[in-house]
Amino acid sequence: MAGDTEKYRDLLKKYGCKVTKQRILVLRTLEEKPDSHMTAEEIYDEIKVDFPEIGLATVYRTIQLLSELHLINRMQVDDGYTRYEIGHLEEPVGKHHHHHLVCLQCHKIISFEEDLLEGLEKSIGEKTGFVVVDHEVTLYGYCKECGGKLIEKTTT
Amino acid sequence: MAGDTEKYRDLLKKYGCKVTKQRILVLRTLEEKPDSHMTAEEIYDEIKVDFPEIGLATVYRTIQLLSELHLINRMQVDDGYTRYEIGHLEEPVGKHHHHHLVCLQCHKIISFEEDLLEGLEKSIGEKTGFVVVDHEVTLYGYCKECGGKLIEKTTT
DNA sequence: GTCCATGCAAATGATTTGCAGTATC
DNA sequence: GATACTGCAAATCATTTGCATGGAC
Repeated sequence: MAGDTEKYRDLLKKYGCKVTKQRILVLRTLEEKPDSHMTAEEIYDEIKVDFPEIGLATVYRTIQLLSELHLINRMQVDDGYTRYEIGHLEEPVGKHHHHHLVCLQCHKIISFEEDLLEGLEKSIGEKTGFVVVDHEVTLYGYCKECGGKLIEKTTT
Repeated sequence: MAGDTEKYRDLLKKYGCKVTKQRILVLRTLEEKPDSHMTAEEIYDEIKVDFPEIGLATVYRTIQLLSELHLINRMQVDDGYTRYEIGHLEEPVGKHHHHHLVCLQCHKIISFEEDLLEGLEKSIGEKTGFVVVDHEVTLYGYCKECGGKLIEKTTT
């Protein structure tokens, strides 16, 4: 974990940003739960446990900065919140092929990796003149738990 | 166009909703520009031209209702607004396979249809126990116009 | 020591809600 | 004619911003 701090320190420096405890903490919080897809407020609450002086505005400002640097990814699942996950720092921007399963019942988000659209990107590009640099696939459905509990709804 | 009004009238009745001028107008506005991906306020402004008495709150309420009925689709492109498009009313819920190209430069959204993930849905389901009922693919890149104008950025 | 980042509190802006009047069925 | 829908204005709530203080380099 301390090694990761080092990694983030270097990345922030590389982009000409000051290295602050708050920035490291946001990155570490998201890294420790790579599949948690936290909201700004959740990140704030999590950090406050060990570092109560942090302000919510700082979390928002940090999140915005880190998104612009592509160190974290922004995502929306239509529940009114913007959520964040740690980026894939090793790979170049737009090449992470990281996708999501969203449970329509409990809003759980599961990530998965899969290189499924390489071919499609090319053919779309040829048809439309669009240069595709990234893609995101979201699958909607019901997770194992909710699928079991699912009560059948009869439309009125 | 009048024929479409008929269609919407029937759909609303089928779901047990009252048929009002406002609801028909929202549906018609979105149908007339199927690729416009309008915000609530844009829909409001458009309708106001011919029907100035409409209220913005009604547009929001109508949009919410129509989304729940899957007559329109909600989407977010990370520009701070929630946008809407007319649904594919002929097909059952979750089977429309309707995807988007988003231009990273001008934020233009282009829709396209393609049945690309049928196989994936099954294999994901088997691996994770997730029952997939729908999917959405978003491709990010640069449209023909912006791609041309694109100034090359050298990464520091 | 300088300048950027932080924390707090106040501001913003999209969306929601309460309520009295109006239209649909 | 009853009930659901509308319009308006006020309320809400996530996110942003101004400003004085504190910390990074």
